[in-house]
Amino acid sequence: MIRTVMVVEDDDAIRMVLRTNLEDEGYRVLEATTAEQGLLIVQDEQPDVVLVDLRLPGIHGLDLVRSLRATSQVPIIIVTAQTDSHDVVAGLEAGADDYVTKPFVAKELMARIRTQLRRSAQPEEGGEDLTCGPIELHPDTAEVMRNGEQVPVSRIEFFVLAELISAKGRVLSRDHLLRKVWGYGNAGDGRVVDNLIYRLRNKIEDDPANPELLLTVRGFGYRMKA
Amino acid sequence: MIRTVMVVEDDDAIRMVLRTNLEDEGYRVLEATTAEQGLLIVQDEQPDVVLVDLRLPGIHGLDLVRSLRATSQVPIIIVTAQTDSHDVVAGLEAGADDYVTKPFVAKELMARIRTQLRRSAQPEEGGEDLTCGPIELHPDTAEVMRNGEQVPVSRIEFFVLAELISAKGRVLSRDHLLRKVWGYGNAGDGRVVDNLIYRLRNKIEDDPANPELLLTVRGFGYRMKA
DNA sequence: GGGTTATGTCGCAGGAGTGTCGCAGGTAGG
DNA sequence: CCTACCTGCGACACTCCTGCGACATAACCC
Repeated sequence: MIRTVMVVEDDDAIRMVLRTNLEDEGYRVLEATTAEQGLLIVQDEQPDVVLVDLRLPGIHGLDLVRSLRATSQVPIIIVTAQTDSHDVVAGLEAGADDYVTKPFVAKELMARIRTQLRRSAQPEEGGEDLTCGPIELHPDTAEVMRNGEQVPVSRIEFFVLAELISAKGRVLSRDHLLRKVWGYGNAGDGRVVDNLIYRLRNKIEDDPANPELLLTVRGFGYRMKA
Repeated sequence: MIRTVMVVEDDDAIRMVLRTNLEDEGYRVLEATTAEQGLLIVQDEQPDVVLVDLRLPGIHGLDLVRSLRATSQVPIIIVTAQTDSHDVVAGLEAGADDYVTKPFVAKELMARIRTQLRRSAQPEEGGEDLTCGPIELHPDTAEVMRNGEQVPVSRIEFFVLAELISAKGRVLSRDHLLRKVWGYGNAGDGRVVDNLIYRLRNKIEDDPANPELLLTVRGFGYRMKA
């Protein structure tokens, strides 16, 4: 499952570094340079984590943290200069979940993002029922069952299947799947999705040549049987 | 059940003594040398008790107590020098639950920790059953039994096994295990987990090359047989 | 029907993920 | 001081994944 990280940072250089690192880790990245813009995008896109620079032009990052926390449970990580360490406490009290100080070590920041994602991931997937006909997905064990028997699927296959099933029969475009599963970086690639669908069909369909579960919608993409 | 104690103390010698004593008592120990670090780790790891030295570099221990109390119900025990006894009052008013004065007697501190633990003993998982097939874990004695016979495992091996078994068959990523067992600092390390799993298998599996209890989930991590 | 585009099919090669094992520094205990 | 064990590390082997390209086939449009 592809996670989205929002970066609210006015310094172009730092934002660039962040984007590069995040994309390398497989995240989808959204950017904003002001608090107002950030707030809008967060409401729009509902990212999985928000990085906030405290020293922003106009509205201060602290206020952004408060505004975000007022309307959303999204994990917030503060990115700030070493100097204003007492702002950190204020930030955490305003509702932030973690912080890193500039200059930060990318690895550390990535680790913290993972932590926040893990924490917020728990309650979500708990109740979701990933079932479609004879196919059953178990997120806990990362296993796929077909008529009760386990079907070995790879990591990516599992995520694609999960994405399709949780779409409950709606069509998902190749582009959508690429972004959600592969991440932004791999856009523009050719027939990767088709290939993966082919392989998935061989694993979950009775007659892969005449699919009854994983259907093609010509010109649009793929969908699961309703 | 393994309990976790967080130690926020900048003096290396004292911290070492505390760690030794606590580990002898069977606790898992987390360490921090500054208030900031301590705050983060507490949020991350949700220990069962926090020991706080009042005299910390940078942010004062009192502020740490306040910050902790603002966001968590974790029992806090203040560790402080005899001299500044009036700080103790301030500490208790800030939300601490108990205190000991340096130089302290280890046995006394341990007793107080037990008291706090008993008090906060949630209806959580009182008598958690750490069993998986022929494997049986005894947290009290840190012993692992296999078909009734004792299997010698190291400290870390024991914790990994406990973590896996209490996950009840769910997949745990290498990252998760690194954080839960090795602690905060060791993120990003290489193949430590794989190695440990390999060693564990040699101890608990009939045929380590074809594991039936400690299973690999390629692309995700490891899990115990359900 | 013929041309065109979209999708299915399949083998291949590079690479990622994991198992295995020996080594060496560290640590605890005698 | 010595010994045994623990533990992180790196090297190598092996499996499986996965993106790619090439061709076949099916759907669509005129």
